[in-house]
Amino acid sequence: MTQEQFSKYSFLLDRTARRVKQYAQRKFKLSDFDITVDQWLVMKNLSENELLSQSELATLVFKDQPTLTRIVDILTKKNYVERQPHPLDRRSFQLILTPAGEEKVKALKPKIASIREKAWENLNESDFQEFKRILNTIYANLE
Amino acid sequence: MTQEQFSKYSFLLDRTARRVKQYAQRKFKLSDFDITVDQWLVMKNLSENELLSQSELATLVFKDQPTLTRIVDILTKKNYVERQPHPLDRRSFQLILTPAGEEKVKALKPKIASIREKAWENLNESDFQEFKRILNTIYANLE
DNA sequence: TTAAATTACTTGTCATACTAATTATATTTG
DNA sequence: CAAATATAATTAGTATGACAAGTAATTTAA
Repeated sequence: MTQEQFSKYSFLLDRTARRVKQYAQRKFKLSDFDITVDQWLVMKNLSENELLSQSELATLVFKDQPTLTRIVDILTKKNYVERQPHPLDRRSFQLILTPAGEEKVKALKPKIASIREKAWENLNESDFQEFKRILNTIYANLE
Repeated sequence: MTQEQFSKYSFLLDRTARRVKQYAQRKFKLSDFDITVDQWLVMKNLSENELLSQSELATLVFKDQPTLTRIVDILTKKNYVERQPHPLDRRSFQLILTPAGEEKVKALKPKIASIREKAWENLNESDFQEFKRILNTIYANLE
């Protein structure tokens, strides 16, 4: 493969990732979910894993700290998430979903799973395995 | 495959695409390239294809018009690109690289190809074909 | 041939991403 | 213990990305 090709693959990857996100975001908007795709990711991880600190959560969702701070700010304003002081470390917060946040996650979870499904039509189980293996290889190459 | 999995794959895709872009961007910065990854994409396409209008270029690089307008603004300020009035259509511009832009492309092209290569280590030709096929399938699913 | 629709581009707004710098607090170490 | 270092979170700055709305010019169609 020529070197030129590597840039083309990078472009293809970027383009596809953007399309997948955009597709989901449009559906979110059409159905008045009131949150973005990234806000959803944060809420879902919180629902599976409460009392995380912001940096732990950032690590989980692979976002950097400033980005996570802002998403948490927005979710706090929307009354889906709360920052509680950490009992032992005054630099840190423990994050929890509010009751409204819990309800939101419960209500949206199945809808979102079905939106996400669309991207993966016409692909079979072995495609998924291949795709995962390749994505993880790329990711590991750049650690 | 359970529905839950589809979200995981979407997440993996997003994460990997971001990592690839971030890796390239860091190298760009370390080597003082003076442009971003997306600005590079625009300049490269211009160098292969002059006299494009902004909307044609936007289509080529799969960005929307507002995004392209802003990238062209920045590249114009940096004196790498020029907007020329279209001879027949006063709504439109023809874009060209300035001499400085031409030089920049010539100088960076090989360096960038080699930066891009890193992501694709440990993958072989058939992986690339598979990967391309799957990405294009996903893209097409969401048209 | 002029009113309506379309096209090319721009502007504005909000959200995300990354970097660098800052503040407050904890931890380590000399 | 005090000083140096590290960590958690925030703030600020710049760029990209999506979307909506606006302007000017062109095309279409009544």
